[in-house]
Amino acid sequence: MTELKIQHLLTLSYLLSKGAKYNYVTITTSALGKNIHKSQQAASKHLLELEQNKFISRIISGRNLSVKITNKGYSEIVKLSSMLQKSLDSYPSVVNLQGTLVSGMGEGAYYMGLKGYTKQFKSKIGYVPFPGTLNVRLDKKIHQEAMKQFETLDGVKIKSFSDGKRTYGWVKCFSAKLNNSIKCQLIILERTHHDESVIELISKTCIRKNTKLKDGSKISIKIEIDS
Amino acid sequence: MTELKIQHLLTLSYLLSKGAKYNYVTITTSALGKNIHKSQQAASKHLLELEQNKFISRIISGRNLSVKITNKGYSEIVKLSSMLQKSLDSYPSVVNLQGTLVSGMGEGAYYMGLKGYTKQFKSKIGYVPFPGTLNVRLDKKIHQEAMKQFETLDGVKIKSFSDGKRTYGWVKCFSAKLNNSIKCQLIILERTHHDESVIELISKTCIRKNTKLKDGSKISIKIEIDS
DNA sequence: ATTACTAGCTTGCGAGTAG
DNA sequence: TCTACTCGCAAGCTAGTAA
Repeated sequence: MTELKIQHLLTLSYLLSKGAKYNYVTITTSALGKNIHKSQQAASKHLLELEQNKFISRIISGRNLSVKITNKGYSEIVKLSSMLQKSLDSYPSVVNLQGTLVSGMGEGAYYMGLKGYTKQFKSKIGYVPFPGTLNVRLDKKIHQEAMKQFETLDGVKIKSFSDGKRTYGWVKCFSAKLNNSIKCQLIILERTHHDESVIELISKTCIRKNTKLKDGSKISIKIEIDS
Repeated sequence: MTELKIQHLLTLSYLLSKGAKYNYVTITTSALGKNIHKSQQAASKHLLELEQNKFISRIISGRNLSVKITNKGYSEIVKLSSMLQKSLDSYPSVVNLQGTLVSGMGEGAYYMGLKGYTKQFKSKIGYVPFPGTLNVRLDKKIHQEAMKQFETLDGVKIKSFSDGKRTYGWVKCFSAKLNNSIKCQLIILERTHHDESVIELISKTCIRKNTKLKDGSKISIKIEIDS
């Protein structure tokens, strides 16, 4: 049994939309050609091949060419379409990162403890994070590159604020899971302090204390993407 | 802007299902080749071309090849998939027939008036049909051929019955509209009396009386297909 | 083991054109 | 007009193979 050639898909789809599931629809090959962005000759050949493989049946009377999709042809469209639909409906919406636990410079603790932030954290992510951030260095290029997409993803936005002396930039939060178990947030800062291969995580409690993780430990992080 | 080549669709779909919307997924070209039923070399070329046209981005480190779908690439899949989905969701489910009104041999009146049928008509199509059938000859081959599909379509089934002397075959009914206005039923008989180019219609009242249709009148019939 | 080059075959396509 | 043929070029693919 010959498979449906992928380049015939558009032709079948066009015929279907013209009602060729239940009727012999009368068409011209040049109209079909225009629709599938091919020449009249190519369209003619498509129909001949489709007929040969029993995906359509053709009736010619005089100048008129009429075409109807067979059950076999229809089920091929359905098959392909649902395969595509399935991969669109259920592709993994998770960013997987791997890296190594490293030391920050303690500034995370300072910033995360500011009232202007903590108030928002409480209401927007549901808890006041432990004052301090967990820094993870992404060792592989694929993970560093994957981070770039967070620039355009939304996440939960913690607004910038000012204490009169200076302003503190916004923070974007993304729900994450560390080593498949510990709930935390990946945070993206408006003003980043270190190079792009290091990411920062916050969580309710002090992860370093509650686990045996220390500098140099290998870490995996999964970040859920909503949209 | 170069369009997505249709033959790259399966590749993109495969990458998507592997999570390449949000991650650089590490794959081998031979695994991809197997999946899309092409050679390793073809798979390699697909990826090169997809990268060239910015549908994916590639990262190579050592032997490992990692790939992520770009926003442009993703939107192309969505575009194609939804086009296909649309033509599947909303193609016309109507059989259009055209023909000429002809005379039957009066037998329709006899059969349609039998109690064994009328009782079922009343409950299954909601009315007792005028005793008599309207015969329409399908002049064009495309309409005659289109009729063949009713053999495998279900419709409303009027069961066969016996009056002790003989049995009367089943009748399948399909909701139809004559000349875009008159509600009627196309009936398919277990035992057909005339040649296949003539179809029979029944309706609540006598169509010939209520319209100016007579033998030779051109008729159009639309039959709704449910499934 | 990889990826991706080259060569060569096959398929797909468009131009021209017959019927 | 229409379909669909032939021809010739381009694209797509596989096999072989280098790195």
